[in-house]
Amino acid sequence: MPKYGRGSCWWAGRFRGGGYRLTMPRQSILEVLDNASKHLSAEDIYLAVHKIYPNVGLTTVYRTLDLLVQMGLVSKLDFGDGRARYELSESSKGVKQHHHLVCTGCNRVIDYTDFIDEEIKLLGRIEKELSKKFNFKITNHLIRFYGLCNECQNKK
Amino acid sequence: MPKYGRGSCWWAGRFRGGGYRLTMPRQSILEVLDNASKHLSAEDIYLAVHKIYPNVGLTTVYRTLDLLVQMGLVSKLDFGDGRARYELSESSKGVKQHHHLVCTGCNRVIDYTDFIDEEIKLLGRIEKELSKKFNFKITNHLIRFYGLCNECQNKK
DNA sequence: GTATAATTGAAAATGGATACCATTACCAAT
DNA sequence: ATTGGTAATGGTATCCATTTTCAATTATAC
Repeated sequence: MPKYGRGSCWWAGRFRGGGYRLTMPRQSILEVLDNASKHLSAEDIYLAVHKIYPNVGLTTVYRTLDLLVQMGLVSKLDFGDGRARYELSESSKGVKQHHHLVCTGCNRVIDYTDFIDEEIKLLGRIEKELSKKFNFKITNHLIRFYGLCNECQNKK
Repeated sequence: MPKYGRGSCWWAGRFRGGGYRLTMPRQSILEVLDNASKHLSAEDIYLAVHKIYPNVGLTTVYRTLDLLVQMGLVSKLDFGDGRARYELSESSKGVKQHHHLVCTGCNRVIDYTDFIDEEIKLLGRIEKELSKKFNFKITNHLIRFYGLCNECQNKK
């Protein structure tokens, strides 16, 4: 009997195809991410997984997240508060892309999807030109706004 | 005789006006930033300052940088390699804005000014709308591209 | 000068992330 | 089924940029 059961989830194929094993820790980390409504830190994920599978270690969470990022299934986000956050990448979920609005007061993050099409269009155009000019193979871009949220404007 | 000489630099007024003292450590940190041709880490700055004023501590460098960022004289940049970089903010230098192209292979950063006007225009428009929609007081934005530089594409 | 508050710096603490390494799970070929 | 090789795991120790602490020093107002 295999110790690690195999779910039949949409990501299973990505693992097989990449030559990676879909183990229980990986499976459960993906499930946590799939059910998350917000961006989770590595520790958030560790705690959530740990509740169900207490023998999954923090190291494995970090390693798995790195792997998932490398596979393109997960996006690693750094909002500048000293700990990275992770979310299923949009292409994975088949969801409309979004960008972020970050409150520098309380670190709250708001996802927005407005103007995304315009943003993507401009970015795509710039990307093409910059690639040529600097001989850079661009893989990723970032648009983000920083400021104070409703609550933090009225504090102090 | 004051131990800390006072330069008559453009930033002196900003200090006085803000109720801050313009001390020698602060003065020298600003000079290092002013002469820098690239983004410097806190340690870079510490070493540069330390060469001239060996009794300036790393703690003070960090504290001063925080202050300068808060005053708007300096921009803090996080390229994801685990240490922050600092540069005089464009408005301080009266220079054309630029954005960054970051190599995920070697962490090299290329500044580009192409398309900046278009970027700024779009960002300004979006900014206005998002401010209204989320009641967010936006203070800052970020556009950045990640990828592999010329050298890193050919490695491996 | 003196008082007062700001500023400093050395050392210690913090905390997210990583390296190390012995152990375990998986898979393919016998 | 057994085996041998490789991938994956998890606990601990460690790294390292950044903060905190706190006593000593310095700048400014009086």
